[in-house]
Amino acid sequence: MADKPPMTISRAARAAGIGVETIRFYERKGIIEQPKQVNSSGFRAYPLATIEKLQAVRRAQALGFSLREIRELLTLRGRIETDCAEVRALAKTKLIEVRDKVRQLRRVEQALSELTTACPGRGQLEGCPIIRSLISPLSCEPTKGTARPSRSHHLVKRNWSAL
Amino acid sequence: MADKPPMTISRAARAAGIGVETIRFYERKGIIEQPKQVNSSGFRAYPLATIEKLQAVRRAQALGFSLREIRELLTLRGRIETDCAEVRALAKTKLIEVRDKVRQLRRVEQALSELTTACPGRGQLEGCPIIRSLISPLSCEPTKGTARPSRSHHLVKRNWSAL
DNA sequence: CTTGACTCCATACTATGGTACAGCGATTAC
DNA sequence: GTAATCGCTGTACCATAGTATGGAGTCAAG
Repeated sequence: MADKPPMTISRAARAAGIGVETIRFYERKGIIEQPKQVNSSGFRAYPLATIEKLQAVRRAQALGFSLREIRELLTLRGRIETDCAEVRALAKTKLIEVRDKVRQLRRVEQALSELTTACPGRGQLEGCPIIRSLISPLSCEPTKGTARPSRSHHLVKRNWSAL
Repeated sequence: MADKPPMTISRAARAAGIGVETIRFYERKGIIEQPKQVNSSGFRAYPLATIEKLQAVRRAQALGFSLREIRELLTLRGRIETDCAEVRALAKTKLIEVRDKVRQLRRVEQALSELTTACPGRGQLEGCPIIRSLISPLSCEPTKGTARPSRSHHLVKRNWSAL
């Protein structure tokens, strides 16, 4: 029997269906741990557990989790004393986020749908309801008081209030 | 009558409800044009049309348009010979994108909903369906053939196939 | 024994949508 | 009159999720 070839980073990448650089990126981010050197000269061997983790990353991404959240999820999975409740709490928070996003997008969909329906689809821009909605959606009050320079910084991605 | 104060960049920002730095950012990106100097020493005066454009940017963002698309939209609006159809086409494309996103998110919502329902919410992780779904969603085939390093590069944001 | 493929490491670059700050000049408020 | 604020320019930085590249060393096949 031939001893199986070493699980190098490129083999691991292939197995997980991602790129080599992505694995290194995940290592830098602490999402997976970097295997200890094995191959005399610093070549690393990736254990099966790590490849399963990489696959878990992709599946968690498909569920809408960010890398930061996935790191937390994988950390929880690694502790013996973790209670199911902690994981469920993360999933539930994500579920609420996803539902919020769906609601926002449905409002956007509704607005776009109305605009494209109302637009005649030919002729000059003067009367185009789409362009008009950009200039003044309903009324154009000066947003009384001081301006809000929106110091949310990535907490709230976008101001949907204009809808 | 006091002559009205000059529409400086900070006044323009206040009027549009955004930050000064954001205006400069939009100028760099070519979304609004930088007004010519007026005030003897290089101070710019922002015409009303530019402030309306800034407000249009916010409303277009609320409709899901990216800055790149907004630039295109505003360019279209600026040409006399633009036909309504061009604008409508952009809006329709965006509508389709939004509907796709809603569909994807609804699948995610469904999956997360099932998982959080199935999860007992207490106890060890061994049987937690959420964790189990990350390890192996249904089956764990090796994705036959060569790996796809996914050279989509921001065309397709995420691999939802794992759902 | 050379060449090509692979590894490791660090750094830089992509895109998106801003935010912040340094340095300099001008302006304005007290 | 002097300080605080504002404007202008350029550059750097934030988060997110990677991708690319260069240099040095290694491994395996011909």
